[in-house]
Amino acid sequence: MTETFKDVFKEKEISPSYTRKRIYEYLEQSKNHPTVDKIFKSLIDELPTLSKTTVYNVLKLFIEKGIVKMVNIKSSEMRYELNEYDHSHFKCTTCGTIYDIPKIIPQYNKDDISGFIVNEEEVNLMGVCPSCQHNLVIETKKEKKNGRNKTIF
Amino acid sequence: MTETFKDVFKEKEISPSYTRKRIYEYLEQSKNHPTVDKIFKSLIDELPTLSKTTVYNVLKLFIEKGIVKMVNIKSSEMRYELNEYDHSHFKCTTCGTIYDIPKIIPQYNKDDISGFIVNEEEVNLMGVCPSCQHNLVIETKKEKKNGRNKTIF
DNA sequence: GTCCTTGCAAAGCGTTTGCACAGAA
DNA sequence: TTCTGTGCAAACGCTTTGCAAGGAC
Repeated sequence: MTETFKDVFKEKEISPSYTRKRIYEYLEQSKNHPTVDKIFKSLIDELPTLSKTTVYNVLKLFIEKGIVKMVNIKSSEMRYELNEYDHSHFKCTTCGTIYDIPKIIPQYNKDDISGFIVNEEEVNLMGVCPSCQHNLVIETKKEKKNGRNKTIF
Repeated sequence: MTETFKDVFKEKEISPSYTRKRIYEYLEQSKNHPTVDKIFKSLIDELPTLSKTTVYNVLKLFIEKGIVKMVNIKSSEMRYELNEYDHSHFKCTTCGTIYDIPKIIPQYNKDDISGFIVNEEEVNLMGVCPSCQHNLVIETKKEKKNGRNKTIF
């Protein structure tokens, strides 16, 4: 379960360069579906010569080897996560954060898509996360105090 | 049910320019979730002065008025569709075509996402469409004929 | 030596912005 | 006249490509 990067890299035949190790470990700790830019900015202090090209190269390799997955929910920029366990996603439409939630298995009538071969199923929920609800309540209170009036939704 | 663009535009207070009419009608006929480029290329013969900016402008207006929705399944480019009836999507990973399929309503335990407000649910299926399965079979037959051997998947 | 990893610089591509012209009201 | 729709040109942001330098083996 708690595999180190060494085990994973060995199993997938990825030569363990320091840059690859750090990008892998960053994905492992920060469970926030980072963008390339986020990964780059988070590691540039530690790896001063790092370039975005390298981040792209390493992620591409990880995806080919099956240890990383792209995440793309209603957005133009790609996000990345370790391909560890199956789960679904909740995207907060206020702050843009993507949360992992327990896997939702869609139920549907096979006859509706007869002739189609299904290899992958994806369920995404969109809405407002607890943190943003909290901020909205504070905003609303402020506005009431200022004489305005506004419901949360 | 079969509303004309006139009814829709009147209801949504969209002034019915010819360009808007044609973009709306294109979305209405071609149920293929077109990209901006697809729309542009499809209408440029008929509207020789059309620009992509205008396509973007019109789609942005339609989205604000709620008559068009963006579709974005595992891709960097946006696709568009009329916001007519609720449905789910199947994306063919071979040819990239997105098919409308009957709405799949995800079933999940509310306790799993307690504290989160869900405003939208999305189910996407990915796989191989009938047309691409057909082509793969033909390809495989050709390859067998040529002495090679390759399974479909 | 060869192979692989890295990274600069440039290009590519979809999208947005600034602005100006023309036609409608 | 003012407002609105359109569209050129440029900018922008994310991603990919070409290629070369440096290090590993």
